[in-house]
Amino acid sequence: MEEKKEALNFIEQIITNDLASGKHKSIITRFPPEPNGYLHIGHAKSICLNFGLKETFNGKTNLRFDDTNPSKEELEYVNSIIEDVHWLGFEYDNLFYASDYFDQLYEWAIMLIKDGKAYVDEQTPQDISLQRTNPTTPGIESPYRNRSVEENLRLFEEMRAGKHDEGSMVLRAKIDMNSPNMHMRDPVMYRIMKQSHDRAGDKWCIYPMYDYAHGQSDYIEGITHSICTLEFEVHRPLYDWFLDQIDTSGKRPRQIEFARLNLSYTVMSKRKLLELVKGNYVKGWDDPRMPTISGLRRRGYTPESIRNFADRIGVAKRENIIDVGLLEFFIREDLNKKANRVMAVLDPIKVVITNYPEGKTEMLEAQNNPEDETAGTRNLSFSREIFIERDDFMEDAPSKFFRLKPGGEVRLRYAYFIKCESVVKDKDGNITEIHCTYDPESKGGKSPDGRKVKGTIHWVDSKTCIDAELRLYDRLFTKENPDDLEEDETYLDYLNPDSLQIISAKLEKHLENAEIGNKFQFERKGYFCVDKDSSHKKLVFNRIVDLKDSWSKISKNG
RNA sequence: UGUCCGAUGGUGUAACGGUAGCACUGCAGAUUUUGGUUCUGCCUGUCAAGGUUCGAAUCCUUGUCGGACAACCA
Repeated sequence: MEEKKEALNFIEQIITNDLASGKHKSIITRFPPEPNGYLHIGHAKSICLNFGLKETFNGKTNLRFDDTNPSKEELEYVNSIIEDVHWLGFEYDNLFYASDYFDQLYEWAIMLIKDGKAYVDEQTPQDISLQRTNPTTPGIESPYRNRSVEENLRLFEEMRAGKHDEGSMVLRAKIDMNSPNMHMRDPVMYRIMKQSHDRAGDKWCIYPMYDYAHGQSDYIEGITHSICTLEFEVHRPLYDWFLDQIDTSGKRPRQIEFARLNLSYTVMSKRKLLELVKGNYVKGWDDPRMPTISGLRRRGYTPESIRNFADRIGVAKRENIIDVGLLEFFIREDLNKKANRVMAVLDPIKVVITNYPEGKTEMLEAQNNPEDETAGTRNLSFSREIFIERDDFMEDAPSKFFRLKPGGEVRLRYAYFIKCESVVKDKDGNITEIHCTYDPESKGGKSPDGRKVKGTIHWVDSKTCIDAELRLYDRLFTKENPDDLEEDETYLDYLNPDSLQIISAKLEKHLENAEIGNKFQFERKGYFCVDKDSSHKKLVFNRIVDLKDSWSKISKNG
């Protein structure tokens, strides 16, 4: 049988070659977040990439926390990250922390000092920065650059022992102050931080910089392919330099950079997401408007939809902005198969069926999911007074309007044909009730005489329906690229003031037993998910995404 | 007048010297007890100029445009 050939992305091609050439017998990748915030959809791309490689090539993937800066990192973030990786459906082979390697890193630092390749600098951060100058100008060497090995050893030991104040000295690698690569201009390896560490406790008051810890951590774990984002490309020579000092065997993780995910109408940097949370622009990291994994989960996105999205957007090195509509496509695609249909009226108006017996209630059978036979059926109660959607009725309707209008007939989904006979208005001219007659022969929505109605609308029984809170979300930003700003602007200027609309809706009784996290399609209205704010007294739903709406286009274009 | 990276329809992504394909979007139509789904068709692309070659998105040269890099952040 001919196997369907999937196109490999450039990273998979590299790995395929490395396996074929015998460079590696198997591969190990890793996902290395810093626990200083919640994971977002951009991280999901990286997670799917790294763990996807493990699955494709039958390798291994570690989860490693790059926890080298205790002033920014918290256990809360560690836990959320672990939860998010699992929720996405991935199992890591090892759970590691960069802090596991602090002793080894310290030993290597001593070694570098002894080799005359690192020195203690006592200048201020400002001085150090100034001396690095800029990429087009050669740097200036620190006056402390050529201390004796003995003095460096003594001072570094004193740093470790807590004898010096924060900010008073650092350990620097002695590389090349004239390098066109700024990262090679004697980068800082260790700084003094008199902070206890979530895992290492009070053992250290000096902590390694990311650049000094990251490459070696990959090396220690035997990572074969270190996948990271583009901005680390210029760091690669530095990682290689450190490894060259500690290992001459030439065995190196191969770092491969790819372009991070950008989504339209979304900000993705952790700093900005943190600012949105701290500034109360949203209600926490898991606010359903946030592009965090926890936000998407609460919104009602499924792991499958996110993984399909990640697969589809591909991996390359060029900068990209993905249309957020693509993410919406994948959740619709997934939920179309999985979500049971129910009826909910978001903006109700009462319909009285004048020829239907008062006091009578009957039960009508409805399909739970036309896309899935096994989803079964349920019963809907029907009586003389029902609610329909306000915008499913028009007094002066254009010809293309297939819904209820004076003298017109529509099908009530799974119920009857009804015909509008009259409307009742208040003194301001607002319609308060619509009076209709029904055709008893059309029970179930069938048309025994073969006559056609163009419109089918949803409804709920006024006698049995329940009230619920619906949270309707729109994009958080009004600008396609909130990072593309004029000088005097901030991305916060483009916050969408209407990103959340809260309404009260009427739902069919069936939903009273819905549980937190349950997802439904409200027919003709969109996909909704029961929010954790729900209680026994009141259900709260998040709108995950609306349905494609070709009527809105028609009505807009006249 | 630094170093590094990149450039394929509106948005992404394939094609590995041999017919520019796929997905999303958009448009048109069919089906439909959701103006949903499904199905069919269509529009739109190789940054530019030279060169190598029977043949270039692909290789070479030059240019243009975009991005990253100057934290005791990661």
